[in-house]
Formats: sequence, structure tokens, C-alpha cells
Amino acid sequence: MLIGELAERTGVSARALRHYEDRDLLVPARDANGYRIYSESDIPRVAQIKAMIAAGLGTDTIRRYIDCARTGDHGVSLEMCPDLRAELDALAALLDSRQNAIRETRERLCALASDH
Amino acid sequence: MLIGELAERTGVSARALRHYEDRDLLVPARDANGYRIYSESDIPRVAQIKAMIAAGLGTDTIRRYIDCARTGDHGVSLEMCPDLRAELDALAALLDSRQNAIRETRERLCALASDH
DNA sequence: TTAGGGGTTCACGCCAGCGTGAAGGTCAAG
DNA sequence: CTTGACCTTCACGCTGGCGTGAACCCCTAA
Repeated sequence: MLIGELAERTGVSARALRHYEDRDLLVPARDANGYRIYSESDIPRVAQIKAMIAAGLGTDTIRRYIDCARTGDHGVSLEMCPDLRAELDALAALLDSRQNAIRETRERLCALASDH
Repeated sequence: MLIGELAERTGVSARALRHYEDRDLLVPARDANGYRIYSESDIPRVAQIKAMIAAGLGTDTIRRYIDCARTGDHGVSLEMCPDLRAELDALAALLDSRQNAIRETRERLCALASDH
């Protein structure tokens, strides 16, 4: 399928899909006229990427994840994964601390409201 | 105290402190020569701002928080606070969803590792 | 007087994930 | 042949929180 159709079926803009290609997240084949050709199996891939973007992961991290996953499919080595795992842990920890900070701020707000 | 001393004592760069002033988060008095003059009480203020920045809050939101807090001190109205509270809730919810997405990704990573 | 270590105001750079034209090729339908 | 809906490649804009000079003033000590 062409980029427009994939965009429509995934809810991700065509611009974003081209961006993913720039970042080597999803590199489609090309037709004779230069058009990008995607397959059905690219739909779940896009969903994956979309979810990871929403999770706050950078494209670079996602690309490493994809590489790791492909390597995994072929049953080869998983040597890059530990770094990745650590990165996800670090990110999760960061989100934790942010949530705590926000909670504290919110509590201070409540304190102000009930104080006087 | 001057900006350099406050920077050193708070661990926030002088550049950042000037940025806070641009954003009306912390507006110091000025000496005859134009130097910014901060007071001791600005130290905890900076700590506050620093924490809220780390929490992922935007300077605009922080400024509204500060205005609200001042208003609270003087016992006047708290009419701007509901919006703020809602904003903090929304942000916290966003962090929640991101954490879930990261957790899922991490689980998929584990699945890959144990799959084969 | 000179150096040095404060301070000041611009104003551009950076990262990230796209949005948004601009300018033009492709292709099927009327 | 023309319209119009697709597609292509630049390439600048935007948001945010600063970093990093540049060019210049202020004050003190040697």
C-alpha cells in the first residue's frame, strides 16, 4: 500500500511516517516511480512505534529496540539489549520522580487552599 | 546577594536564573549598577522552581502556581487554582500512561529474551 | 595602570517530533 | 488535454529550557 493508506489505517500522519523512515524506524520498499510501498505487516510495526513514542522514548532508542527485536527473531545474539533494558529502567525511574514531584506540588496546592 | 552566589548556593546556573526572570518566575531587585539583588528567601523559591521544572511542569504553569500561592498567602481569592489543579492531574495521568507504555515495552523485551 | 573576576544585555544554537507550505512528478478519469 | 488526488524532496517553523559566546560595564587589588 501507499503512504496515504497506511497513514489512514494507522492514524499516524504521512509526514510522521516519512520521519520514521528518516530515523530508520520503518524503511519501506520503493516502487518504480519512487513511491513508498508498505506491507500489511507494517501496520502493527507502526502501532508499536506509535506506542513507544507515546511512552516518551526517543527515536534512537526505538531503533535500537527494533534492531534488537529483529536479532531476536532470527535467534541470533541479544548483546545490545542490556543497555536498552537499563535505559527503559532509567526512564521509568525518571517518570517516577516526576510523578512524586507533581504529587508534592499538588499537595502544597491543597495545603494553600485549606490553610486559610 | 548577587546572581553568582545564588547560582552557587542553589546549584542552578546564572543563565537559568536569568531565564526564570524572563519568565517572571523570580524577579529580583536591582542595585544602582544594574546588578540583580537576591534575598535569602529566594533560595527556597529557587528550590521550588527547580523541583517543579524537574517534575516536567512548564514555566507558564509554574508562574501561575506562584501567583496562586502568593494570593493564598494574603488570604485573597483562589480562583485560578482549579485550572492549575486540573493541569497537574492531567500531567500526572500522562505520566501514568507513559509508565504503562514503558512497562509494556519492557515486558516485550523480556519476552524476546526468553522466547528463544 | 592593568589585570581579573564579578556583573549586564543581546541573540544564536540545540534537541525532538513532527506541522506546514513550496515546487513539481505520476496516474487514472472525464 | 486537463483536472485532481495522489506521491516526491527540500527546508523552515515551533515549543522549552536553557548553553554558550560576544561585546561591554563595574570594582578591587597589585
